[in-house]
Amino acid sequence: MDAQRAVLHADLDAFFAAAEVRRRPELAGKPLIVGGRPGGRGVVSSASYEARRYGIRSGMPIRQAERLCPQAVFLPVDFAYYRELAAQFRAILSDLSSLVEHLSIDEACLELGPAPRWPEEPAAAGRRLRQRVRAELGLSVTVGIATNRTVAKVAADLAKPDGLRLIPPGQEATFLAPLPVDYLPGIGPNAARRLRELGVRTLGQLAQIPPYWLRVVFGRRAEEVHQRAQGIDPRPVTPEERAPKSIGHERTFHRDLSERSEIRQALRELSEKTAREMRLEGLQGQVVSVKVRFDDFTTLGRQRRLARPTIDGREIAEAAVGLAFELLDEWRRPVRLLGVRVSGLAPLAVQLALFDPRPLRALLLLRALDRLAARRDAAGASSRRPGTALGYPVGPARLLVSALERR
DNA sequence: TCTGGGGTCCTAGGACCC
DNA sequence: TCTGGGGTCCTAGGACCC
Repeated sequence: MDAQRAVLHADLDAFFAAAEVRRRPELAGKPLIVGGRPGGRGVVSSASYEARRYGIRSGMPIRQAERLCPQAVFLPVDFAYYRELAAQFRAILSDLSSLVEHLSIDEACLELGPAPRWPEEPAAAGRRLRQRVRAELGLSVTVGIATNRTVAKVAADLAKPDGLRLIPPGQEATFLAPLPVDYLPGIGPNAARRLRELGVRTLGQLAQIPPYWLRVVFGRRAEEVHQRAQGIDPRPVTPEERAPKSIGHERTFHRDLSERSEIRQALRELSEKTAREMRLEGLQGQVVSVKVRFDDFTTLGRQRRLARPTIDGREIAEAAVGLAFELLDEWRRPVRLLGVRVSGLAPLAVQLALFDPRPLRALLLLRALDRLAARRDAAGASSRRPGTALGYPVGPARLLVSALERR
């Protein structure tokens, strides 16, 4: 029999809220809510555990949070600061294992091993991680340890906040069995409701149903979900960062928009922002999607494949405006949200037509404008390191462009 | 009571081709 | 007056995650 794997799932507790307390210690012990502006249309991104005692949860409308806990401190989201902290967190994780997969800004899973001695070695690694994160970052991290990713994550969820939970080999199924089905990652509110209608409430019940029956709820995923409900999950931990499949931005307006000119302007801004990020990542894209949410929350999308890949915000905007106006002509309602997204991404390649310098010139001009915008935003929030943050390697096209720019 | 913004993946129907 | 069958691409919508 194979040696048992040990997977460690690490999750920073109430990360954004904890990060704010770290730099403003006077907030410690108070109900703190990080998210959209009070009175605005935002939602709670993160809430301290003191705030959660009032029933506040992330994803809840900020107005509802205000009603539940008017005395709470409300702060805006400061991604740039959280990313700095997250980078330090990642450095600690990579000391612990060379196999780290980052799942989000505040979550990661690690493969310990190759043949760890259960339970002493994994437990010691978990304790060491928690101590270091506390000592070096002043943050608390919850750790779940098990023989696979799914069980490690659920263990961490149950141990929150500031805990460590280890599920020894062989205990996976008994650990999961009494838990409600939606504790399993991948089972959301909708699947949970449909399972409830079938009389399935716990993961133990789910594990006992013939997987064939689960197809009505999970389709092709039925077999996999059935396995996971039994605590079986062979997925490896994969450290490589994957190239993004799409890049986009969306915005909910303070007040609904009705004027076509306002809508066009908003789409242009979203398109430019998207294009700038694509260029920063060294990516071009060919499929433009728009998202329109009307005042009644009806949300619709349209997408179109362009004749050629682009990195030009004006081209993206032109397509986006066309698509959005089709929807507006049909629906004739005020607009609450607009979004622009580009997919069909590929590493940026400039068509170096022998006798036509225009594409290259256009690219150089756009990048010069990007640099100006970057300088303008120097103090601003989202300053990602180009070419690396999203995991795309610095490609040949980028290097070519850089070389041409230096001349 | 009012519902963000960044994404990924899956499904389903229609077009189109062989 | 009868209309296959499979593969692939495209689009729209929805579930899910943090």
